[in-house]
Amino acid sequence: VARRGKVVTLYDVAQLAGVSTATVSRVVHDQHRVRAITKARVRQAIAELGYVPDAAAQSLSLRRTDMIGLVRPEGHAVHDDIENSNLLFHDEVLRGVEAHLRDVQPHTRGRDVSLLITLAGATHAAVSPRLQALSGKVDGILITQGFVQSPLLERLAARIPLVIIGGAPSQRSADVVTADNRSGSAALVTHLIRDHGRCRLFLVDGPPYLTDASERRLGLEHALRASPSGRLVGSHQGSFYVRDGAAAAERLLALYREDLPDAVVAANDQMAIGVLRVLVEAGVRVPQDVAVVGFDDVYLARLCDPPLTTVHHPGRLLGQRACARLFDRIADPSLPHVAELLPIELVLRSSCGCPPGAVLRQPVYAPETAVDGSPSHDEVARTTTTPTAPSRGAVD
Amino acid sequence: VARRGKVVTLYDVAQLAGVSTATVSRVVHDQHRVRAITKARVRQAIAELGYVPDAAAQSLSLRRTDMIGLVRPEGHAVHDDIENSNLLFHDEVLRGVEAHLRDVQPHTRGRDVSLLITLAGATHAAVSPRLQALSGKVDGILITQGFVQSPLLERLAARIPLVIIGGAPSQRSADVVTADNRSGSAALVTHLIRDHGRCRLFLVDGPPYLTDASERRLGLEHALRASPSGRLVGSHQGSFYVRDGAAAAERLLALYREDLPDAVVAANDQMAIGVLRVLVEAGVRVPQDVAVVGFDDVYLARLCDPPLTTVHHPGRLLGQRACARLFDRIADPSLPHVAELLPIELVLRSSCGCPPGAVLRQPVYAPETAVDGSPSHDEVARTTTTPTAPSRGAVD
DNA sequence: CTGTTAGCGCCTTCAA
DNA sequence: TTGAAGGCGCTAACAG
Repeated sequence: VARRGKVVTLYDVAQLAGVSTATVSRVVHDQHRVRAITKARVRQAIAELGYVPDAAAQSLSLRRTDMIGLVRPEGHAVHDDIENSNLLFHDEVLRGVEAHLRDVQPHTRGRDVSLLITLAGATHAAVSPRLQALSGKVDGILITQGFVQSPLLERLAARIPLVIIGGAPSQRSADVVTADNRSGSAALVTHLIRDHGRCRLFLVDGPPYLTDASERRLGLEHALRASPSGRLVGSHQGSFYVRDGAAAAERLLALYREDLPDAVVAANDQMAIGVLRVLVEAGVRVPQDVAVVGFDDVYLARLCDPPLTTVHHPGRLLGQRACARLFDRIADPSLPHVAELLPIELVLRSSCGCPPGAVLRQPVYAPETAVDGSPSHDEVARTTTTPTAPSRGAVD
Repeated sequence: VARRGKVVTLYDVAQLAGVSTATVSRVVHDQHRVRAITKARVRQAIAELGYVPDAAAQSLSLRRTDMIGLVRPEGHAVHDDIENSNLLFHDEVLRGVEAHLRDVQPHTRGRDVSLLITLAGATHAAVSPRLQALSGKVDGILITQGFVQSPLLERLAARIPLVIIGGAPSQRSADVVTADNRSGSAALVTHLIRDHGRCRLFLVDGPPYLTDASERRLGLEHALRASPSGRLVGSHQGSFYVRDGAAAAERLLALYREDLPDAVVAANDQMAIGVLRVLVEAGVRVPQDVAVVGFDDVYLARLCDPPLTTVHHPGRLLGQRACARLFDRIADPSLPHVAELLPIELVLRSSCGCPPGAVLRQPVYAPETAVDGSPSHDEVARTTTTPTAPSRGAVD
């Protein structure tokens, strides 16, 4: 990476137009205290020279970069696993951030904010310096929970506006925007038990270090406590991949061959799909013999056979809201940290036992299905989000 | 967006360590002319203060930003059209760029390059200033052909390293990295005619302003010229959406009800899928009555019924190669502009008449299937790309 | 309305 | 091996 050559500066423009640099600067920023004739002359000079302001110099002077950073995981290039599990989620988040940026552009009078994407390294040793460096480049940071240690995030959040997407709602040292995984999971399990009488459940759990996974498990446990007829007959720990679901199903068949549980609850759709495949291959009928449900509502969920009942995880909306909150915090860093819980939606297709063909999308509003009993959960401010019109449309 | 507060600077570190700022700078950049003991003291001070260099100041001084810009289209939030047509393509390109960045990171000794994402506005009036501004922020720009006027790109390319992804290989005023759409299309059509005896073709064309679309049409025309038995019985102009394919199929049925063509060649998979749906609903058997082929190899293509024969459009690889070339050009801006044509792969599933179940992936190397006759095409340097190992794997 | 000027934080040549 | 000092391009008081 070599240095850029000499470029046109404010001085060049000022000289050509026969004014001072201050005046040029004023024209560039469309300030009013400039005579029309002067302005025209400067504009002319700018056009003639093809002048473009140097962003670095502007940032240095303004102490503001007009950039926000988005940290993405490095792709593993695992291509055999339904388009890479959570990569799709990050693409959705990115879309949401972009959507917010787009919606906000018209009101920023040319001060467009752009997005600086940084790849989080695979190892902790690699990610820490990279995030440090990032904090020197941007006005604020958006980061998805799960691949960066929490203490590091706290340190960062102390020095720069930072919003965590999808973390634990109990996180108090930074802003959090997350989906209400717990309520969604509870609602789904309750649906299985109450509406379908599926009481003996098998859980395909997610990785313990991912808050989304543990929240979903907590939701299930809550629903179980609330419906005494329901109980967990077993579980399998996976890592959100299809193969984990397949492994879980194989273990399930080995252990309970003659006495299958009523339903398998997977912590995400990919694993549910793995379960589905193995079960179907083994001649088990879904949902007649055993129901299977997932979480996330990835695109493939609707194309499964049978179509997968799941919970919609609003990646795009998360991106939008997180971005909005980040701007708020940048505007006023003294704001108290809050957690924003986005409502979640049950997507009832037929793998749970609902009639095939009919798809029911049933919103789960956080306040209505609030899960109590967990201190860390009670502390958070449950924000019932009112998404902007375009965002809402984009998520449907 | 407010100003950042006072932060720790080089001076603070220098003062605490009892050295000059020059020395601190040397330590930060790990230069050798510093006594070990001094270095240690400075490091200590840096850690104590939590010093992070200000990227803007560095850029200003170094005249280099260590950022490259990627221009993405603003999402239309059209959600009813198979995950938004070409958005997926741009996600793939982004992945490719990220992959290259990741592969390159280990060799940059901490000078990581990051990615600045800019949304191209919908109107030309909006995009031009935004690209101008972008050029003041980054060391180089990556842009996908199709949503920005060519003259604007030429002007930009004259002032900053710029690589166009997916444009016309004949573009001479900037670097171009593009897939060999023409050869791919020719190979596919030739396959229909020679291997399946499908001679009477109906074309569902793409938008005229998109080079990809016109290249594909040219490939078809070339194949037709080379195989006298083949001919075009009609065509329909679409815009790459599923609904365009559906409309085309309806017109097809209306016009040729009793005398269907042998095959429908769609300029992309989305339109092919639209064709497929309408045809199947109308009771037309595919591929028995009429074959249908697409282009791009989107994820859904393999899930169609029948699975869609298509041509793999290597979005990820395009991103990787474009990024690699951009770095080359940044390193040496005096390089001559070249066009790099990436080979393309036929993906023979069953909608063309190939036996169901078997999927044949057949590489189409540019030099072997070179399409002549078009001056603009002959001029380009056909680069037979040798992708890096990880990239290749990522695309399979 | 317009010009002068002093930084913004860092890098680097030139001396010491 | 280290320090002093000028400059990167732009902005924003403060004068005029």
